[in-house]
Amino acid sequence: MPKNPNQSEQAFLAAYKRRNFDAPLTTVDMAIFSVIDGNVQVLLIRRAQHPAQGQWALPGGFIDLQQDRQLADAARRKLQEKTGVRTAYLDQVETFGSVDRDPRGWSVTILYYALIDATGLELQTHESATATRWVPLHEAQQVNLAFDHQQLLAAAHQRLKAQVEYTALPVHLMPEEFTLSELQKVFEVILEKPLEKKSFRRRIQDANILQPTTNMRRGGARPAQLYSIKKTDGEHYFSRTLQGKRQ
Amino acid sequence: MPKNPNQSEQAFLAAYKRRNFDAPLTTVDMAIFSVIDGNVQVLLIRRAQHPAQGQWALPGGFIDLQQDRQLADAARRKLQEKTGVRTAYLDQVETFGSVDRDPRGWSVTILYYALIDATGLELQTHESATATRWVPLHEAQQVNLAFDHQQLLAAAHQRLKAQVEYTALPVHLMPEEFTLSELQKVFEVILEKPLEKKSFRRRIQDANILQPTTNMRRGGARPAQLYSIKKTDGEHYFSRTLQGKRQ
DNA sequence: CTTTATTAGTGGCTATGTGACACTATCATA
DNA sequence: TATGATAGTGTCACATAGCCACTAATAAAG
Repeated sequence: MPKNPNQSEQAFLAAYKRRNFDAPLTTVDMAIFSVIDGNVQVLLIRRAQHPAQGQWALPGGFIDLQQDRQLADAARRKLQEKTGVRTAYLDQVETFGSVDRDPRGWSVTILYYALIDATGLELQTHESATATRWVPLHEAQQVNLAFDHQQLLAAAHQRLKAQVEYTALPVHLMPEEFTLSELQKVFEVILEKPLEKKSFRRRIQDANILQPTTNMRRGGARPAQLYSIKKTDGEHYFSRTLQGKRQ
Repeated sequence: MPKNPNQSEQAFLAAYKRRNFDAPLTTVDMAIFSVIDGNVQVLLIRRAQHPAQGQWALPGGFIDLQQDRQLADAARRKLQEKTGVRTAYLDQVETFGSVDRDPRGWSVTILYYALIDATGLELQTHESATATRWVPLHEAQQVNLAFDHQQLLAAAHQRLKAQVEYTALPVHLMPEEFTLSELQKVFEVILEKPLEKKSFRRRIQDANILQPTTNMRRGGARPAQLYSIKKTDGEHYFSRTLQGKRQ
């Protein structure tokens, strides 16, 4: 790296050639979660191209240096290509990078996770995949995923569980209107433990993040109050975690 | 699955030329924290080279594709170049990437933070910096740092505070042996609020992460029991956060 | 029309752990 | 020996989660 100490910044930038330097491959991968039929499900794609052609993987790909203005744009673009969903809860999980995680050489991937309501959603199969489908999380954990995606999936799941312990995050997995019992079931599925009804309801009521709608869920036994998310979407943090029912 | 997946993948990889694709610049930046003289301090360097020559910045730089086998190696290397410290608590904070955070073009930086005990530490000034020094966090937040480093520093500080709410992380800022009162002061400095003595001591005792040494801290009033970190360094998570003293 | 099963939602007690604060313990120093 | 300072503890008040029985509202069965 020849350096001229008296060079101006402008001159330096004019002479700077990005391709003179070897940079790691940089991608963005997504763990897109949903709760369908009472199970946490994750969106997997079947890779159309090398490397790892034909293997199941988390959706992802290169940053588009022209189109994407920032990292989250790339993540949202991937999400939209697969699901058509434009608004969703999106959070960065962790960045993985090593010399051997991709056969093409040193690579870095920034892992995001998204929570979406998948009711009535039609999956799109983009050019980079020969198939796109929801896979129950426990099944996905058995699959031989491409690259280190099994490790990425584990990290995303762990982050999801940890956040659900002390936030009301799962509201983002719910449809427009939902009952407290439905919400509780989603919490329980993610946390993999039963919650005490009264404790759960107290916690959600106190968080003050939901507002009752004028509608009721009918069809079962007693009708249930329907709620929607308040627009003042200040993510709520609880100062205590729920222990869950004692056995 | 294709008929000869290995063969065709081999051919694909043989023909793959990394430099045919434009990739973002990828760097690793460090927020290295320490508590000195009762203040949280962060290590800043003065940039020797363009861009942002002469400006203060967080230490960091490119991944060395030959030397570093994974991301954390790059972070540890930066830490060691500046401080000589090889072992420290190291955690990934967040990854920032955008088209305009670096004048050289689309760039991504993976931000780590480190907690070290700086007592008796001699800072090293590496070639990439004309100066290296500890700056109290509140002063550093006033400085016009290079690139988006002010934003990175804020993210690292926020993460530090959040983690200290529900873990015993600050033990990594302590020297080999320390008293509970000393530890409490460090917690209070990071959390920017006073803690109740009994609650704090109960919490630390219950966490069972410290062991008393055979030594006492003498010199002041009543001698204080010295503790060291237990080797079974299972990071401890508290199920409740401390509210701090009521006013 | 009444009874039963089922799910929604609440009242109120118990258990647990934090906040408060006074109290004791052990040192240096005057 | 008294005093001030910091280390460390005993214990009660208080907040909140867990527990569990109770009421409420509906559909389906008899």
